[in-house]
Amino acid sequence: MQSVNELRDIKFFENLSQEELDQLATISRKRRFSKGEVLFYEKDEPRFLTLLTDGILKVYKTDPKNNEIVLHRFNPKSLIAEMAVFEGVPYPASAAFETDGTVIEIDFIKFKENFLCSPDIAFAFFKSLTQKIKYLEDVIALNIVLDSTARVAKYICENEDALQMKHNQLAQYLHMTPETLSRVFKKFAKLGFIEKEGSSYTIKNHEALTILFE
Amino acid sequence: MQSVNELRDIKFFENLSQEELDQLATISRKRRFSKGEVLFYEKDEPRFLTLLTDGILKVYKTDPKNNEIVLHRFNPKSLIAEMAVFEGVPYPASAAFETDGTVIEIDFIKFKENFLCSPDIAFAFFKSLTQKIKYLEDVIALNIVLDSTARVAKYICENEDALQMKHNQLAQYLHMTPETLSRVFKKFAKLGFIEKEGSSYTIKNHEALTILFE
DNA sequence: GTTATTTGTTGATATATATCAACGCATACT
DNA sequence: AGTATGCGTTGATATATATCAACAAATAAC
Repeated sequence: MQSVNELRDIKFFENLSQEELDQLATISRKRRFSKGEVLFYEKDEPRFLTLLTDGILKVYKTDPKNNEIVLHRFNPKSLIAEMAVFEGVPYPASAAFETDGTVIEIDFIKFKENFLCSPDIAFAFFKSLTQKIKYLEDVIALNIVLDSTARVAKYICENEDALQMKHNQLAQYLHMTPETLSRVFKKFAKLGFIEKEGSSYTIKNHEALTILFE
Repeated sequence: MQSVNELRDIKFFENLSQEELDQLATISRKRRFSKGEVLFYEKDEPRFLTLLTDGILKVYKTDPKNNEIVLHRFNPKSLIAEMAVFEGVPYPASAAFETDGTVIEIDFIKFKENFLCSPDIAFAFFKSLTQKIKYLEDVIALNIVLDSTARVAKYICENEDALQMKHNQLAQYLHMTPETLSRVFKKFAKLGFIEKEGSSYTIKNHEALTILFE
């Protein structure tokens, strides 16, 4: 059971009537997680439609050498793994919180019956699915098409917060070792594309970096 | 303008009334392509919702070294790149026919207004989107998580026709050079997992191959 | 403020895969 | 028939990145 007011603040549900929100509240509930906690594991059966309302959630696979391969970092408010729920297949990856966070879990069978036929909700759902496809295509473009240098260039150009992240973690997102990342940064610094200021770098030549991945 | 009978044979539209099919026919048209022809290029603006009705269509990106990176091989009947049409963004990849083929092009704006609100069609659309997500996750799992040996093992276990394909082409799908593929086959043959019969290989030890990628 | 722990850097080496080059074996051409 | 053309194989070498090890720098703990 979930507070009606909180539901209304979620973009997905902004057009629902009071009555509908009440009904939605009866089929959903809120759960809190601490940093590091796992929301679900790869191969788990999904039981709820999950909406991330707070915190950062990473979705990852584990390769044969036990490296985590991060597929997605979700910010609120996002639907999580609706594909698996919709298809009734096991989760294709695991999900863990990078910060404290909260999710709303919705009974999907009832949701599908009573809400998914509404054009607004269906449209929001389409949007979420197409966004996810876009995101996955980017992941592929980033990781299969580009080499380490180009990956770093692209990521720091397109994500403002990248240079503030721990290099450890950044390396993980970019699917390379911290050593390789360190060497790429060193190279960029030598070329004058970035510069060390205090403990982190800043971009000095955005254009040059852009050329590296286009 | 598109023959009504042909539209009815497409699973997406099987539940439409005669009247609706007639209307759909007025906003769609059929196009034929020969082997090798390009349906669209990366960065083109999508202008129609495209449904592959015949032939095999490959969707690919080109990397900085001009290698083709095949993201998807579509068999009929599939919606193609509906994400781009839906989001109104340029195609994220190019598409070319591997065989002769045909597509139906549908005016998306009119389709959205008049058909997408129908639950049956919306549901088929959901299905197509979620399938695509599943597919992309598989591409990622195959190409980022697994090494060459595991990729080949997985692909020949899961695709019956893989061993009949030209090695050249198979190598391209698996994102490796023909030389590497040849060496992997040689290794598998030496281990007795596959055996050369005439000009192609057959699987002799399915289980052993499975272990390699799980 | 000193010590301990984590995070980042650097160099040496290992490894997987690509690249390059040569050649054998098909199939198609005429 | 013989010759051309493309496909597949093999070996030698190059390349990018991972791995390992040592250390430096930063942050946290006491």
